[in-house]
Order: sequence, then C-alpha cells, then structure tokens
Amino acid sequence: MINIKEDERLSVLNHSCAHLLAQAIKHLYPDAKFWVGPVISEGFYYDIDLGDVTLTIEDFPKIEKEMKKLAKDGKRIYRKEISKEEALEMFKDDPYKIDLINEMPKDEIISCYSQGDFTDLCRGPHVDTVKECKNFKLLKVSGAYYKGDSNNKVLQRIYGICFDSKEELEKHLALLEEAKERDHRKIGKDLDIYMTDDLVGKGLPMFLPNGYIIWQELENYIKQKERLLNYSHVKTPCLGTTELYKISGHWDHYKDDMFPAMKLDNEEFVLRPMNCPHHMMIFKNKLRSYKDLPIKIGEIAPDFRFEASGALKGIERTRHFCQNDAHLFVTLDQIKDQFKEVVDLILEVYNDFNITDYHFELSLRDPKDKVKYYQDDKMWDEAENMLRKVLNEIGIDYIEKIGEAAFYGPKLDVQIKPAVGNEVTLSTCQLDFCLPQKFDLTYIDKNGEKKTPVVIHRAILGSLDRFIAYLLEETKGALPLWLSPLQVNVIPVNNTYHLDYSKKIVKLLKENNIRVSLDDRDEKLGYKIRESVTKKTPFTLVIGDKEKENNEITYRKYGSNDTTTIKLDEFINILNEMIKTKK
RNA sequence: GCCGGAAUAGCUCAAUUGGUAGAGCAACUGACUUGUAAUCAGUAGGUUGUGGGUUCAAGUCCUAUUUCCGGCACCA
Repeated sequence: MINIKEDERLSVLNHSCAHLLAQAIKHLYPDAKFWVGPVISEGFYYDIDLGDVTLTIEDFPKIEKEMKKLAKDGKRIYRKEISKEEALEMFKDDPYKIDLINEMPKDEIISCYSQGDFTDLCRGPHVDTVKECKNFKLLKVSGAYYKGDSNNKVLQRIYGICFDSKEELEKHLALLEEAKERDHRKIGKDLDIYMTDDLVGKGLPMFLPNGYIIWQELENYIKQKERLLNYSHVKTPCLGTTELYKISGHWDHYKDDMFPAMKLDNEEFVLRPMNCPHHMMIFKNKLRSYKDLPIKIGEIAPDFRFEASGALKGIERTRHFCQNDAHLFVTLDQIKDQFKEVVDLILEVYNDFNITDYHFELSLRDPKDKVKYYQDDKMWDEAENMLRKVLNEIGIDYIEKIGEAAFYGPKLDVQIKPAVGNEVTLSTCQLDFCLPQKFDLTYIDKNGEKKTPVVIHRAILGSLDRFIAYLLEETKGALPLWLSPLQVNVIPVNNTYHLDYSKKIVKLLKENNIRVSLDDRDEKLGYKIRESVTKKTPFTLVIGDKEKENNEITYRKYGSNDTTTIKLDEFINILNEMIKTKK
C-alpha cells in the first residue's frame, strides 16, 4: 500500500486536495470553521467545525460534486506572505486559525494560499492549479478531538485521497477493498478461528478448535526458541494483590485501565494487567549470584486490561490476552549482549514467519512530562543512550519516538500495519532500571556486594492473540502448513470402492502427526473439492482406482489447480519437510 | 470513553411513500453413487439485537439500551 506522506509529489497533491475540500465545504456550509488539513500516509484529512451540522458519508456525493466543479474550473493557486498582524486580521472570523497564528513565533513570515474565492493559512507547497486535484475520493468522516485532546470539543474530520490519474486512484480504491477481505475479523469468522458472545462479554474472544491449534503451534514454537537461549518457563497466577501493583507503580499509572480491585475479608486483589511483578518476585525468591545472571524467566501469560470500549478490535486489541512475555535479569555488563540477543531473536522469528513489512521504533521519554515517567534523569539518559548505542552497533534502522516510552524505561518496539486501522506493536524489548529498585531486587557480585540487576522486558510474538490476527491478515487465512489447523483433506472418488484405502491413508497420516480429515459424505467430487479449497486446506487429496492400485495419492496444493500423483511415503516426506522448514 | 453509522434465519443479503418478513448458501430428509471449484427434489429455520413509545397498522417512525463497524482519544 502506497504511503502518500513519503511520496513528495503525492504529498503536495494531497495537501492541495485538502484545500480543495475546504473550499467546497465553505461553499456548501458558509459557517464552517477550519482547523488543519494535513497529509497522512493514507491521503489527507481536514478537521472542520460545522456547528450543528453533522456530516455522514451520505453527504459525500454532494461535496465531491462541488470539489469536481472547482477542480474543473481550474483556478490557479497563489502563495502570499503576510505579517502576523495581517494574518490575524485576515482570519479574524475563524477562531481555529487565530489559534494557529497565535501559536507561531512573533516574527515568523506567515504564508497563505489562495484559489479563487478561498484562502487558507498554510506553509505549502501546493500544486499550480486546482485542476491537478481532480482524481480524488472522499473516504470517511469521523469525530476528532480538537488538538488531539479528549478534554476538548470534537471536530468533524473528513478523510480523502488524491492521485495524478484516474487509474491510480481506482487501483488504490481496489486495494482498500482487498484489505477488507484480509481483515482478521472476517477471516476469523470464515475459518472458525475465534468467536465472541455478548454473554461472555465484549473484548473477550474465545478461540475455537481451529484457532487453538494455531495457538498451540505458536506456543510450542516460541518456547522451543526460548529454551535454546536458556530461558526457563514459569506459570504464575492471573491475580495479585493491589499492593504488588502499588509497589511497581502500575497502580498509579494504570488503575483506571485495570479491572477494579476485589476486596474480600481483609484482602484485596486485581486481575493482573501484566506480569513483571510476578516475575520480579520469582527472582527475589532466592539469593542470586552474579554467576547466575542472566536469568531469563518466560511465560505465556494471560493478562487483563480494561481497554476502552472503542479500542477493542477482534483479537488484535482485547480485554483478555496472552503475552509471550519474558524478563531477563542481567548485570550492567550484560545489557548489550542480552539486548542484542533479543533483537536477533525477533529477526530470526520474523524470518521464520516471512514477516517483512515492519519497522523499529525507539520509544523514549518526554523529558518535559514530569507525571508519566519515573523521575530520575540520570537513569533515563543512561538507559536511552545505552539502547541507542546497542541499536547502532546492531545496525538496524529505527525511528526515535519521544514520549512513547514505558513509565519505567525506554523500549524498542516493532510496528506493523494491520489490514484495517492504525499501526500496532507486534514485538517489544524494554530496558528497565526502575522496577528492580522498587522491588529491591539484588544479586551478590564478585566482591560480595549487593547489586541491583537490570531487567529487560520483552515479548517476541507480542500477544499470541494479536500475532494470530497478524498471521491471518498476512496469509489471507492460507496459513503455512505447520500452522494450518487442517493440513490434509482426503476425498474418496467413490465411497464404495475407495473408502477403505482412504481410511488407510488417513490413519497413516495421523500416525505421522499430520492433521487430516476424511470427507466421506455422499456429495459430488467437485462439491467436496470446492469446499476443501474454500476452507484453504493446504492439501486436498483425491483417492480413486489409480491411487489405490499403486499405493499412491493425488494431491492438489492450495493456490494451484494442478494435481500431482506420487507414492504415499513420498507425500509424507514432502509434508514433513514443509513442516520442518515452515514453508 | 468521545463523534458518527449499522443491527433482518447459522452465514451473505432482500423487503416501494409505514400495509401478509423473502432469497441464496449452510442444516435436515430422500433420490443420485459420482475422477478435480456448487446434482436434483423436499423439510425445517424469525417476537426483525433488547426494552419502551407513536399508529388502525412498525423491520421501516420516535426513544432508551446492548453489541458491532469507521475514526478520535488511549495502549504498561
């Protein structure tokens, strides 16, 4: 999918189209007040205050028609530079623009752009004439908080996109339609991966047999990877006392996003929103020596967060989810190697899953934010510089994000773009000098002195829930053989003559740990093949006289219309090889 | 949580200005006994998300509520 913001030409074009939208809105709704209309990776938007008027997509044809008319008219776009005083005078009827102007430095030259009867405050640049903006489409409308602050009033945001040619626009719109087909919520339903039920509760998906097979494969896979790196796995409870989270600091930061405390007798518990404190207590359970470090404690751990209702999305963002979590307790000297080991693991896993469309973000604190972050500038500087250094040494590309750190430390996040909606974090690796102090964790160093370990928090598959969502979208539900809930479907040509041999095949495949089904319903062959293919079964076998006589099978691999006839043991070898190499 | 939209059979969707709730697929029954993407016939399936209201009459209008969808805000 094209990134408009990163393309110089399209960026200018889309920004100009935002102005065209604003002009059309001004014509149709003379009382409209305008905030900003920037370019985004998906096109452009404009935030508008329309007073009592509420726009819906039903209004789009009317607005688009006016935009088309203006584009056809083809007014030139002129830039004009004015003083701050002139700007304040020019936009005196629009409080939002006044606000913008007042935020600018005193002596800054302010530019504005005019096209016909419409002038907008803008840094530019723009295309030469509005004629160039004719290949556009308005995409969606929504509410958006003024200045992105949920305490402010809600403006109406209209989204659109613009291209140089009609063909490019249509191609892009087709891609957007395809993306909807890839949405894990649709595939999850079609392939019986998971379900939800109002009686169970929203944001609480239930994995069905097919989904749980994927789940188990992923769990086995990542645990084995971790074992190779000397992780130990633990099993800890989903509850903890409120006190545990008060000590960690999570209570202060996140109590509103946690399920409320349960008070019973003199005790008080919460459902845990994360697992760090439990793992910290496991570290503290014994006297630790520097010789024991690094200690790596992993867990496929269920967590509970009371996510805002509007944030819930399929199995990507839920109120109960299962982290592929681990905490690495390390000495200062080990940070670099251990951090690198985690990044290497991420890259190795991404390679196994053929994940290529992602980017790294180094999430740092906002030094001006004195509320969110644990206040210890020295600690933060040390941690952030260390991370930067390690990343530069590893040589991966990343972008720095100010104000995205966890309250206890900076982190490296791996971001991916789902079929529909905003970027999400898939993997994370976080450096923490803070919680070990709060929990008073120590180990005995070479000199017999007590030292505080550093903790690396990391999740490779992130949450299994979200990872499955990602896999479904990337593969469009046609999972690689090793993850596919059903791997082979056997269809006898004729139940009277070929059922016994088919059953023999099924038994043999089962003995080889292949997930196999037998379709012995009284239906036409074509009907059964169609269903097998629709369900994205990796291998559909058709068994008739030919196969029975020669101890062979004929398979049809998902994605191909060709059939191949080979010996049964040869087929099993192919399956085993594919599973082993994760193809 | 906020702004807006939507909700009809297991699934995907119909139902003129308010006037008898339908179709395809799936399910079930029977016939057909099949060599690579849908065999034929029949049966059953619904208090139109839920609760109020308007009306002679409500899937359709009003209202509250729940869930879902698109964004915003949030995301340890």
